[in-house]
Amino acid sequence: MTGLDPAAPADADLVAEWRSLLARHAATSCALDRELGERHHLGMSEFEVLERLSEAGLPAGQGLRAQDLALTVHLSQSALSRLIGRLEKAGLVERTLCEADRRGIFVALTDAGRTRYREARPTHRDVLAGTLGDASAENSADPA
Amino acid sequence: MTGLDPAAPADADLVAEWRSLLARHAATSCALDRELGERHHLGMSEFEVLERLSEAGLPAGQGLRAQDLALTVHLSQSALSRLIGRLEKAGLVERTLCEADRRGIFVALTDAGRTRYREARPTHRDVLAGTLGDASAENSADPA
DNA sequence: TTGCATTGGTTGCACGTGCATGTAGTGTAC
DNA sequence: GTACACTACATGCACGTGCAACCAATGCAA
Repeated sequence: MTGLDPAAPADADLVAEWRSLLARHAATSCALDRELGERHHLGMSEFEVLERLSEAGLPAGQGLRAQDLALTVHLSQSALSRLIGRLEKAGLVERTLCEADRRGIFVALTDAGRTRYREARPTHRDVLAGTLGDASAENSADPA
Repeated sequence: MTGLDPAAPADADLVAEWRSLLARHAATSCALDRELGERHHLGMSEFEVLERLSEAGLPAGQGLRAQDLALTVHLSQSALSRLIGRLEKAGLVERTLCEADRRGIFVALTDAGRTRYREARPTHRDVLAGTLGDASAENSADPA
């Protein structure tokens, strides 16, 4: 099965890689959602946004453009808009107008948001270590 | 930042790996859903189920237990039940009673299902080659 | 100025998903 | 036989998502 059809082996490799990626993604994102949700009332994407905002390291009051967030978090702009809405309602971020271009908005962490992120971060790292690091990611945390 | 805290570097590696996985998953699954949807009226998970059924290589009329399908496709049991319902309504699979254990069901490909899978398979492989193979997966197919 | 294309963000809607629950069938103990 | 725990699948419901449509602001051209 290795020399007859030049396309078949490459396909098999690709499919195997894709399935492995699917399995690791499913196990990790599921575990992440569960742990972050139970312990910190955060979804996976919520945490990801808080992390980006925290990494930006902007002084309190300053924020990131929603557009810039959408580039790093893999969400549609509508989903991001609603996600920011949720975080804002929870008091974790603030929307502020962008003076330079009044179409845009800045999204900034509040103190509560910074605190929540600091609390949730160890959980996030633990789950990653448990599912990506170990080989136990096979069937440990499927949605089923 | 490399010798002071023994946990920090490992964390950074894990996070980097996780973000890479997220990016590749988002790009590939999004492209897959779009291409399979446009060209073959199939979702990613639908195709995955058809593929598992096809790989089982059972004689026409025989099928897989829904439970066995749930193990390989990363879906909850309820999601799988509805997915099978959709495929059945589309005439691509058939539900048949399991005589031995009448709680269970067999899911079997119909001829139409086999045909649809054969048609969709090259598209699936092309997308995989285009997003997993190339380094162009960075920003080519985000939902945004 | 007016007009038009483009960009940034929000909202109506349909859809797929997971959780909890319901229903039918199985196996075991009494 | 009856009762009870358990399994396999289906369904009600709430929620997050993407798409398309929308509105406001900007930039450019005539």
